[in-house]
Amino acid sequence: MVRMIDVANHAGVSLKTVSRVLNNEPHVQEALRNKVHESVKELGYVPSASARSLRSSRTYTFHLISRSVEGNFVNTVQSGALRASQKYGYNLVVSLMTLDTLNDPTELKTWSQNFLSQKRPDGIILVPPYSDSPIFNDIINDAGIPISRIGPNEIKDMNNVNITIDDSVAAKEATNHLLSLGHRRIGFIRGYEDHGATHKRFKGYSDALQEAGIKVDPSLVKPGIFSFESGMNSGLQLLAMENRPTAVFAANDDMAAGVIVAAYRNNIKVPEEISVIGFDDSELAARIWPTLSTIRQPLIKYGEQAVEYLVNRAGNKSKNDNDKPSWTDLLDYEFILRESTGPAAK
Amino acid sequence: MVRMIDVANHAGVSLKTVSRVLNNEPHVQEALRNKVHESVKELGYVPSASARSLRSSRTYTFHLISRSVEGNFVNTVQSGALRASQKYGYNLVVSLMTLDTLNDPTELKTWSQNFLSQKRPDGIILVPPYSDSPIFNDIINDAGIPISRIGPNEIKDMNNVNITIDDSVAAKEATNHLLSLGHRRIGFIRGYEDHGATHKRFKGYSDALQEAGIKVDPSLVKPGIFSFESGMNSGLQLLAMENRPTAVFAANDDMAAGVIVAAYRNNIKVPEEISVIGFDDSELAARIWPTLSTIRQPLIKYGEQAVEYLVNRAGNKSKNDNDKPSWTDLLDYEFILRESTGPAAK
DNA sequence: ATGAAAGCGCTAACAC
DNA sequence: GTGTTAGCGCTTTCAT
Repeated sequence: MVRMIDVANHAGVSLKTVSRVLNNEPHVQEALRNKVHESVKELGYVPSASARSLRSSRTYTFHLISRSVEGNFVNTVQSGALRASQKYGYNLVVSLMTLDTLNDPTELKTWSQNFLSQKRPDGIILVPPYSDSPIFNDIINDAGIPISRIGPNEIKDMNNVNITIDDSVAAKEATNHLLSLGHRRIGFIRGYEDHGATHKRFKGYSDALQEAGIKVDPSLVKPGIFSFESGMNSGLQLLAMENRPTAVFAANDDMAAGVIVAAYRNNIKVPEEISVIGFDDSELAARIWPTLSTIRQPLIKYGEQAVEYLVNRAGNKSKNDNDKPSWTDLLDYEFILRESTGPAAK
Repeated sequence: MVRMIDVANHAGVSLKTVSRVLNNEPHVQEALRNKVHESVKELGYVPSASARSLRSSRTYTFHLISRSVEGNFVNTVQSGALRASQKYGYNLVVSLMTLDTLNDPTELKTWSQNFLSQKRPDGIILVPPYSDSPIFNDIINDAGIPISRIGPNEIKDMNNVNITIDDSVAAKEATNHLLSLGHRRIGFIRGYEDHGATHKRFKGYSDALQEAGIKVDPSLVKPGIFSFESGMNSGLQLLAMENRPTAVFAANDDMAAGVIVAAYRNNIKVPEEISVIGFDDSELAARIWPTLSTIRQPLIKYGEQAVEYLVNRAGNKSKNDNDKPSWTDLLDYEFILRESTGPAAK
């Protein structure tokens, strides 16, 4: 095990000089800098993460908090965050929290305090619905730990970013696409009610219909929980209606895939007899038949931006930053036209 | 910040007694034990991970090394590993390594040494093709770090587990299923050539055919890289053949989904005109139409078992363990019959 | 069965 | 611009 002091001796300088060089601090002569770098290479020195952490109380670790790591959304966000973290020399740890914990303020507080004081993350990334909870955000904020929140809900009066696309505008564009194909009876399948995205996407759907002079028909709006099964169930209900819709907009791709399977099971052709559109552009979207028209969220970029922000904040740990208000980092979505949408049946 | 010494003072015992209690060491009276636990709770004490690490040179962190975190296989394994790690109080970090690094021995050595001395993981989880590299395994082994290898290739003369199903037997069962439906011309789509799984699955396919008295027809065996696109391409080739197969066995589900889309694009009905079977039982399998017959690998369990092994090894860090040979932890697979396979067309 | 003292490898604070 | 000193919070070693 090569220690920093070994490098110092080898290079003929003091411990502190080595430390300065390795942490890119100013006030070191170029000549010494080079000498230190050479010694580091020659001895194969690698700094000890734990010693550095103990002393500087920085862990070089970001935590992404989520209910699970499965599913396209978290998976892809994690992928982006991981690459970015690695690039800046940080670890990324996923920490699982149950929804029960999130929804019970007392338990949430206990959990958070244990979590924060044990792990001491240099930053936290929150995905829905964790990013939607003001209480949870408050707790982390009070501990002075920077947060990147991913999802459409801005939480004001706090010092953190909010990384998202404009879900309403995107959902409106998707609905307008169906309207332009002549659809008038358009079903909608909602997601989790505690996800801000559900409400924003529904708003986009409603707005588009209203602007087209169409009243939102509540019987065409079905519940869902962003899962394939929930989409299939609501799809089966919509397809069984006397006067069934000619198009369905599901609040995410998994549910849209469920609607397509529901159509197959009823021998209803997609898109000839019913158009289906999703949201996310998940892996699934291009792998099913017919391939799914959808809205692409830049999930990888969500993860990357989240990390970039935390790296910047972790760099200058000045408490004064807390005066800054929160702001939204609004990214571009993309409408993806594939083969699941077509002209309305006569 | 509550320190261990604060707990000691509050409980009226020495620092070391608190340490003993918290680490479940013997030789402490029951009365003192309780007193310490009370003080811990009362003060809300949480041990500092970095201080503990620095002194004990254990990081309470496992690293899963992979090319990416996207894709059903790693994602699901990670999910199992994550839950298990959290249960035992360990962090799970995913560390990305490029395939170029894996395949260049010099670079691999440098990367590994930096990685190992900086992160000092308490254990490492390897997925294919990293688990298939004897060189890489050697390097980690020399550093005295326990490894859980996931995948079908046993690497002998080393002290580590090899967690897998019997890919050959499973692939044979899948092929026998097609044979029992009357199929005689059965296509096969391979995966990455540096994954042991590709060869084992092909072996199962060959064995089944041979036992049924059918010669393996090389023109029915196509390459693939486990991706949807590669499956679709090879599927298109198989379907365009003069005397096309009546069934296709793809070495994983993503490629099988590609074959199904290839069939749709050629107006060939699945399973009426061609049967398709996959491998993995990935998320996709039950979400496409027709739903995919496949072999289920217990991916969650792979992750859990990998962690269990590491936790046990990390517990008793006796170097003498290195005498133990490696062994295989053979888990059960499951044949999943769905709707993509049917009787051979006449 | 319990405690006192040493020190893991590094960075912060302060001298020079 | 460079070096010296102290000490982060814990576990290990050794004494009792």
